[in-house]
Amino acid sequence: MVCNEFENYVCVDGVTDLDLRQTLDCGQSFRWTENADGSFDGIAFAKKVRVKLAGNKLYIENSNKADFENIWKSYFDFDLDYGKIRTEISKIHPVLAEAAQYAPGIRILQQEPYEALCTFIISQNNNIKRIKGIVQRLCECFGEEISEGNFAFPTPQKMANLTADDLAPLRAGFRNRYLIDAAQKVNSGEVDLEKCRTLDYEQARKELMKITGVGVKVADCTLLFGLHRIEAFPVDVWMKRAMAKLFPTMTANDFGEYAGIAQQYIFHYSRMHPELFE
DNA sequence: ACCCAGGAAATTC
DNA sequence: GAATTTCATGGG
Repeated sequence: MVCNEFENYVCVDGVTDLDLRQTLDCGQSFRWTENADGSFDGIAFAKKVRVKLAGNKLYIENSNKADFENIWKSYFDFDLDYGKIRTEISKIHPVLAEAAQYAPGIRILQQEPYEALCTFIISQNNNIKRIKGIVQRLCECFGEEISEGNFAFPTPQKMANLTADDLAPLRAGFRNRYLIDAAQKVNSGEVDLEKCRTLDYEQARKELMKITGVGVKVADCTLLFGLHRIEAFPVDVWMKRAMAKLFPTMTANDFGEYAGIAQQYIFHYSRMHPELFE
């Protein structure tokens, strides 16, 4: 993989196993929007970029080589060989092999841990379209304006000083107090997100579940999409249906060390084939 | 009006 | 303790 820097963008050559829509619009991140030409605009780590894929070249506009090395290389999880992993996990079950084949361009993003925590608190009993709206308003109201009309995800320090009523403009309903509790516990250090990268998995779960509004599923999503614990296997309503219908004899433990990647293949495959569950 | 949405807390049995 | 209800909000 080679990254060449130009005036206001970089070109990353040698990119494989990446489809922007499959990766950025598959319900793991809520801050990317697709443009008419297939490029995506998004903000992560307080940087606004436009990404565009052409063959094996990924163009990142409004960026530079340093940001690629420090942010985007890991954000897109380029250190993992997804082709190899797909081959490996396809041996587990023929239906998983089909799901993986269906969207081989899915990658697990390495998002900001606190953002992943908050967005999946917001996700509970909610739909992806409305989640995006709430997240957008959260950033506009309380995030730093990094450029004209573009806002970073708010910090826990900032949110820890708010009340649930301050979040009323988000229209997040009962989730407001959960967000405040998350901000306060992360800000005070009572919950240590970084420690969850290396803790025993069950302990990491428990650490996150100290937060009111964080149960097993939100903890698993935070661990998978924010802390790169790719053994995580979040089970939401879609995954419950998929497991019952497609993998009736299996449990999360049967999907191995890359269970999180398998989960994303299955989640996406199920959402694209709702007729399977009628 | 009714049901559901990348669930979890609160209540009831 | 396990099963059920409630929690805001918006779209179909």
